[in-house]
Amino acid sequence: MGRSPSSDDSNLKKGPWTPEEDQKLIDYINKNGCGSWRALPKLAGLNRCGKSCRLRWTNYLRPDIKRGKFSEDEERLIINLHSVLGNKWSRIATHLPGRTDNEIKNFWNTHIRKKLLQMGIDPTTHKPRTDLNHLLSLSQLLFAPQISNLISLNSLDTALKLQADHAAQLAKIQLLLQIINTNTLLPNIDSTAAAAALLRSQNLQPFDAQASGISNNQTPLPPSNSSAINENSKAYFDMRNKSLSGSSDVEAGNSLPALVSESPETCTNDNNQGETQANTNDSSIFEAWQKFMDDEPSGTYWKDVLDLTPSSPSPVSW
DNA sequence: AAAAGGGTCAACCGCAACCGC
DNA sequence: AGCGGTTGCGGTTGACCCTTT
Repeated sequence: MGRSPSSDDSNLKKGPWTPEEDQKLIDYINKNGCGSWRALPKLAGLNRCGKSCRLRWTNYLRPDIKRGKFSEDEERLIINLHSVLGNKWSRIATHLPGRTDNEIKNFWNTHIRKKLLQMGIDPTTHKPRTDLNHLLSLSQLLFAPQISNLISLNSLDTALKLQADHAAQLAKIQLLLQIINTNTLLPNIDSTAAAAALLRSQNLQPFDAQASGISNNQTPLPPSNSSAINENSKAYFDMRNKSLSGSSDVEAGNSLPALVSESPETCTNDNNQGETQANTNDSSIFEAWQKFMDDEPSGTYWKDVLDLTPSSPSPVSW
């Protein structure tokens, strides 16, 4: 393995580049091209290692570099590409002319990552978060109606209360789905079918399901209404939707993964077979849930949900 | 006004892939 | 095939700047 060129010479300058150094590098490359980065510093009269020169040129001095804020389109594209490629910054950068891998990496770590976390989406997997902190924040939402009831005695705006109720409902569903998806408590449950049954029982709109992280469809649905979670998730799906329809330069075969992966039962090669299996699993799902709820001392909410018997399941599509 | 804390981003480091001998 | 040199990549660091207290 070749030794690092910068590690063997302590006399070489490190740290921020001065305008004079920049000018020397630009002048040299304009005259002679890049050539060998190892030889370049000496030839250009720079007391830097070749690696440092290459980095300075590719990330900062190159004439075709686009500087300034990332546009919304670029942001959408980065999120989409990241969901397909992961932390392959250089590969992502090839889809954004004028942007460097370093710039995209920084933008991801400082902006997008945080944004996704706030939306309740894991920036690594692009799926709803399952970490403890997030579940704790969901649990806070669960109590939103009770809190708003207390405040409503002091004339809380009705719209705010509705929003709190709605947020709590979404939190419940997301929590349920996360429990199912972690496959620790109920390993045999088909999450997609369970979600469908839950939707039926709650008379939820399709987007409400998506805001909660329920999806068995590659293409997100159009957004609908309000509440903090709803708006955030809506923005995320909207972003990915736009990018899906607008970006054709992602290599074939790299279709975007579903936010919540399909359960093994529904991921068969034969689509019909998968669908049938999901339907026939409906009753066993409810049996399992019923048992789960029976074990829960005060799970009245979940009981309410599940007591709506699945005797005549209507097809749910979203 | 000053200190503390947090955010941003250029630059560095170490590793791995690539290439030529 | 094996070795050494070079380049590219991704993670991390630290200086600088802005905001908050």
